[in-house]
Amino acid sequence: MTETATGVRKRRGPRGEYAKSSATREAILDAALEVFASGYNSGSLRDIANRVGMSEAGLLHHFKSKSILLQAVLDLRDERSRDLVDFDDEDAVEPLRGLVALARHNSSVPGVVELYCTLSAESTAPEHPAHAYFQRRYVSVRESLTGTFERLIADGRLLPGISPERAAIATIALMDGLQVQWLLDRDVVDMGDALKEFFDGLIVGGI
Amino acid sequence: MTETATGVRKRRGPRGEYAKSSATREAILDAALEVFASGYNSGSLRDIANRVGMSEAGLLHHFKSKSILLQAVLDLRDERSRDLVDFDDEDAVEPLRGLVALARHNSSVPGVVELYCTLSAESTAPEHPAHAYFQRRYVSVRESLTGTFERLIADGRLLPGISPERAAIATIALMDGLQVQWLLDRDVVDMGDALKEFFDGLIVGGI
DNA sequence: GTCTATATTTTGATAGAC
DNA sequence: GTCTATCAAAATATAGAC
Repeated sequence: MTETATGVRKRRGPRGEYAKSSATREAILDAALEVFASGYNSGSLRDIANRVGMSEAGLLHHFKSKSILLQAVLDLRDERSRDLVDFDDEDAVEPLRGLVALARHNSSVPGVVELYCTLSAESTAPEHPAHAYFQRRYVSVRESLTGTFERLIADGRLLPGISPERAAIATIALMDGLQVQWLLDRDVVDMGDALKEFFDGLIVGGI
Repeated sequence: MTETATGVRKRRGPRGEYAKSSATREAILDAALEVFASGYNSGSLRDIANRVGMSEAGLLHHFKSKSILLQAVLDLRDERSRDLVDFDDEDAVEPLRGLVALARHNSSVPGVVELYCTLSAESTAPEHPAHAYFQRRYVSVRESLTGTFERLIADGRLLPGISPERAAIATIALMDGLQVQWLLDRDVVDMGDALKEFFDGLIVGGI
């Protein structure tokens, strides 16, 4: 069996035996992203199935339940966005530039921003199907970013008196909060500019 | 008729003719706050009615629909939290201290934090019943806070090169984002400390 | 003001034919 | 792999008795 934890059957190749199934799964995942962007609870399988042009039963053949589908959407996003920011670059300022680039990139994919914004808030409820996912995710990002700020201290680039972990927490908080305001009114804030200004106030000589 | 826009009948007095009705309404609003804290869409009138100990029909006698009940919850929270921060104090640093105090106070009422966190994210969707409410709210808070930073500039207290509106946007974003991380793991961050550290890096001599 | 009863929709999920 | 048919549960809301 070639099944992952969330039931994702691996594609055999461009003309492999699972090719059609794989294409359908991708279409479902794309539609699910759009629908779940308004929230997991308010989005329905019917809506997703309609967008793909198939029945609910057909959809459930690929993803056995609604919550499994959500997991798959999040896993796919992780896969696609990994390595957009390189926390291991020799220049410790580079990850910060990467985050600014990520913020700018996000401005071109409002659906993805809405998905993470809505789900991260929704999932603060312990019974939410993405609760554990977001807990893990925040721990992981916080660790990586804390490491970056530790190296910046070693390089004498971080303003004195700032704890690396608190800088990481504040950076993540700023990015998250900017998304809410941006989604409510996209003209009010440029997420990339705002984040860069924050870093420039934190790093000796700016980023 | 003494009805407000959201159908809130005003109490006539401690022994007024609407006394019982008013007490029931408050009980409903308290329960609704708890239930809507997990999201408007995922919360049900049945759940709220059960917590109050009455039927759904009885509940709907006081609030004609689910969305009207949500509006009433938000209106009540506004009423109770107004004047916690005085943006008109003669000392322009005082509002910032007020926001730190607010952040510390919020740590004692996780339900309220969860309500705003979840609903503000959910309501970025244009069809959400609280969409207009949160758009207005963010515009209003941003304006007040921008004014505070303008006065801090006039007083020579804001670090040079920082735009008042951007400082306001970043402050609000930071507060919102801290809430998400705090709700996911309350041990990871002290919202008051984090906000104060941010202000100390922004204001000459600290707050 | 509160209840029971009910209408109406919508939902996630299953069974089984093709 | 996809469909039709169907189920069972849950939701919001209304009507009308008390």
